[in-house]
Amino acid sequence: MGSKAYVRAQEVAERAGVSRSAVSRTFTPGASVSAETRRRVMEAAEVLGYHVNELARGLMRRESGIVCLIVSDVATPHRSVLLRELTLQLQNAGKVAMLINTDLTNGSVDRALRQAIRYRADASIILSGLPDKSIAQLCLRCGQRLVLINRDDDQPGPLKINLDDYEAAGRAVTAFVRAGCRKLAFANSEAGTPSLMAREHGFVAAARALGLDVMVERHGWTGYAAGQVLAQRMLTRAERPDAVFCATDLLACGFMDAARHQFFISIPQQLCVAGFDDIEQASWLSYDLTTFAQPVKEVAKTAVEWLSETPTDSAGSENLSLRFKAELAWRGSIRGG
Amino acid sequence: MGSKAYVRAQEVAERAGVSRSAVSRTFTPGASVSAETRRRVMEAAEVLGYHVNELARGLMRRESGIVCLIVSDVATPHRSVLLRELTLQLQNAGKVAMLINTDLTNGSVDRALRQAIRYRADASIILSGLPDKSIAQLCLRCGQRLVLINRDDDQPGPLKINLDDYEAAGRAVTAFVRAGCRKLAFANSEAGTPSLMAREHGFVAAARALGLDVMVERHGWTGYAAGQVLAQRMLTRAERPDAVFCATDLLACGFMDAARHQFFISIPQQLCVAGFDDIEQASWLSYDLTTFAQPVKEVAKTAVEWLSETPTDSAGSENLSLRFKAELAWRGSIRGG
DNA sequence: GCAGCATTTGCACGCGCTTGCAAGAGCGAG
DNA sequence: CTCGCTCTTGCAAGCGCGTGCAAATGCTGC
Repeated sequence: MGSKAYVRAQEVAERAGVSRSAVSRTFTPGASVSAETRRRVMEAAEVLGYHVNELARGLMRRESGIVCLIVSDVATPHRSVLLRELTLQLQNAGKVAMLINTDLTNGSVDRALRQAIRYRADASIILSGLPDKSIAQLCLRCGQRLVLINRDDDQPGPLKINLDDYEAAGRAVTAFVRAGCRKLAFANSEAGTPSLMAREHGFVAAARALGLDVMVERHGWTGYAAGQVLAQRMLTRAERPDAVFCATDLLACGFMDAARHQFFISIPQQLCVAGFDDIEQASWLSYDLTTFAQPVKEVAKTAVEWLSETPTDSAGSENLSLRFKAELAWRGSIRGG
Repeated sequence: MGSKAYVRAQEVAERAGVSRSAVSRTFTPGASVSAETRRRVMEAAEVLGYHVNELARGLMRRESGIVCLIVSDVATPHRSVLLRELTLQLQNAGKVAMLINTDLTNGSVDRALRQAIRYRADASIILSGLPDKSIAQLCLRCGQRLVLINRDDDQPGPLKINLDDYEAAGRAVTAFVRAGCRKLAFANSEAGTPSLMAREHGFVAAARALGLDVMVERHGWTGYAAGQVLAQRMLTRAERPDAVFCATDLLACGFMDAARHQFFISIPQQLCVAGFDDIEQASWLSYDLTTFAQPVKEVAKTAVEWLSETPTDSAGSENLSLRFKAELAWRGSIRGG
């Protein structure tokens, strides 16, 4: 029970009968070590249970291998899937994910970024909220890469990855109209994030282009409960909609459940529904929801690949903005197909 | 755009006209600094955008502030909730979460723990899988605290937090019998983790005690799809069950959907269902599932508090095992209430 | 004014590692 | 045998910070 704490490279070196540099080089890919030395070092390291101290290594290399994931509610279906893909991709790229939870209070994202700076993270990926310009600039100045996912913003420096929310919403209109719907509605939350608003605007614009009016209602956050409330509001109106596009699958689930169990409306016969995100529940038999699938894997892959590139230093002036296409997952909540 | 990278304590010291130690002490809680010095340091730090380098600090203090969360599938409802609570609690405790994804391959957890060692994490919390004894011992010897959640194991050293799965399953039997059910069934996955098996055994034992037999079926992983398959298997039998306890809410959702939409069985009139975990979907109108709620918040709180205690060094010999009670969330999937 | 004390400050060393540099080792060609 | 070359190796100088120790400072009581 030798409570010797962590074993250092020095000790490995002594046991292997080499210098400490040799040990260091053995664990540095691409360094110059003879096969024999490497073998002896590895053996000693194995016996002693040596593990490189990444804290010290990061100090010298000025590269910690840490990437911060800044996200508000991890327990949301779509967000947790994105989180999973990101951590997997990061691990494949030899990075390690540091998870920072933000709430909706002001400065929450800023605090997260300060944390990223303190731990000398190589990069930060922001999934929720927007950082203050000044703190974002500070990160960039320190050589940190920044990725904003689904947060439309125009400051240069960070990589911005977005969806064609606006255009996708237009496709929803087309699908509804083809199903014979005329009284369109859009159910949104009050969160007012760029993606949510783009979906709303795209939907309304596409409907207008066909001469159709849209009943728009906003309430609460983008969750199941808000969907129920929205259903109660919209389905008690005199002019009841025959198609509703929910800004989010979670909203759609709440909406559908309220429509069915409280208003005894059958879907899709009396009401067509579509959502956004293609969360797992959308494919469950109870919902069988037509929705737009975010290309989560590609988004994660793109983000990680970009920040794994050697920091060319050429960053800063370019305005990197990517836009992905949301694929329509056609299911039974819209008539005909 | 002075691309000066990160600003060091030295620079803050010069600007504030004090020594570097003064800067260091200003950012060390409980250190001896005069109010005036602190003020000048803080001001200079603010202007220059100074942030303590936690890598270097961790090197000296032999305490990185990092806690590793080792988990297999983050995108699962119950796991993502636990993850959220843990990260929140960790942040409140001034720690930071490092997220490591494991797959189901062998040695996956071991690799994660090696990563934890390399980053000199203060502790690791394991939510999925079990580490090899030797590597776990290595962690402990290095002064790392270990927490195992819902992974019954008997090696001393780690804190083990479990649920009264066995006993809870007994309560499910009681509930079913009270509802007039006689033909009980248990739907399980093939994963065979301790918690899942405890639920199965507890259910079977409690039923036997009442002279009732249980139809047990296992299939796939603990997901929605497996629940559907299990329903197809169990509901096509000659002797159809009138009550089924699913080892997991996800299984229950799949089971219920298959029962309703493929077999046109009405719940709870013809079939009573109960689940485990109390995921968000269990409370959705389409399911309204009676289930057992894991005290996630308390579990997270307990875990974080324990590992925040000063490492008394007395750890090691004690066998710390905690068992929490799963609260029955009564809903409409069982008759009467 | 000075001893006695508590508080604050600076110096210098070390945490565990990487890496440039120069010396050493091996070796084929002349 | 020696020169010149390549491949390894060890040395030592840091990376940015915390902290023990001793010197300096401020203050009280006589």
